Amino acid sequence: MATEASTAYGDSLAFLLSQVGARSAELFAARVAGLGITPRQFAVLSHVESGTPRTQQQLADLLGIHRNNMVALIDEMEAAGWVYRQRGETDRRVFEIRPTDAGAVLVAKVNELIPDLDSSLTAALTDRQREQLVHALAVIADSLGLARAVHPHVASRGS
Amino acid sequence: MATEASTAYGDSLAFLLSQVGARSAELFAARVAGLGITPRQFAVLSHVESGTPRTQQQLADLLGIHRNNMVALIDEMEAAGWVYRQRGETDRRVFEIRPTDAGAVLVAKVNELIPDLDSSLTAALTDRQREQLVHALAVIADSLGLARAVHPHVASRGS
DNA sequence: TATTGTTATACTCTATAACTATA
DNA sequence: TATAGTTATAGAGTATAACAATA
Repeated sequence: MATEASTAYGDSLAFLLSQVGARSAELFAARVAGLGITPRQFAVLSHVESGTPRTQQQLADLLGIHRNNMVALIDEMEAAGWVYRQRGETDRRVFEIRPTDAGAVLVAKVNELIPDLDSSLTAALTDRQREQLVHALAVIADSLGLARAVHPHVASRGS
Repeated sequence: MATEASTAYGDSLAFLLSQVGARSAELFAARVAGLGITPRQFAVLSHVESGTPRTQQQLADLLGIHRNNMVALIDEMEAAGWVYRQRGETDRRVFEIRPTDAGAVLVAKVNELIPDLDSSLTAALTDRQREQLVHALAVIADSLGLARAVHPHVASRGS
């Protein structure tokens, strides 16, 4: 349980951020696991469900996942009945990934879970503290060049 | 580059936290990589250097790494000349892990790097915003039961 | 019998390269 | 020739089980 430790980095903002962030990701993964979906699958499904149709390559670029790894991802999600492949009409090389009704329902279910997770994370904060926290994080995310809805943990490295 | 996206979870605090946290961890890893050490190695070395001698099993418990995986970790660090094994005098089963002079110097070097990393993360914030951010994160870390200096990303799962 | 350190094996995840079909 | 999707292979990281030495 780490009764004490007296390490210097324990006071670091970078450490606090990555520590709380990692736990935050774990909690999210644990909650959506109950719905049978992984964070990475949800990231893909969420993009597919909201917006114009995306090809596998576009999804790969968008999420920072290599297109090679996108294949198995889409395979799983197609087998789960959340999406289906549809040949591009103008470019017959591509597959446009579209959500099924079940996929859209699942996205809605996950999105309903998120406010509750956010609340549990900030249960010990005042409303004002929470607002300031969100704002500060958004500012940092911008300054780091982090795109909205693109998560480094979901991504691999190659484009 | 994710020109847009319009996903619902992009507004989530949990998402922001894990996104910024993951990048934060990446930046830390990138900086210490210049000194030839990984975050996990640094976590071990930092504990070994500051405080009473630790056995491999104690370090494993402390950091949430399985003792099986601690063997290779200590091997690497011993080969790098940062620590050395010393048989326990009272309990001859254990190895007490002690820092070499080079190990202590390396910890100091890494610790010198951290304030600069923290500053770069909060460059877009006012001093007051930064203080409030650190405080809010510390409150959340406490409420989540996160021990100081024990990082979920460093840990495996088994004890 | 339990615990510490160790080793070996399997499994997961990802990185790299190569193949096909279309453009 | 270049691109989208696919497949195969290898490598890192980790989980599991079993072993020797010591308690």
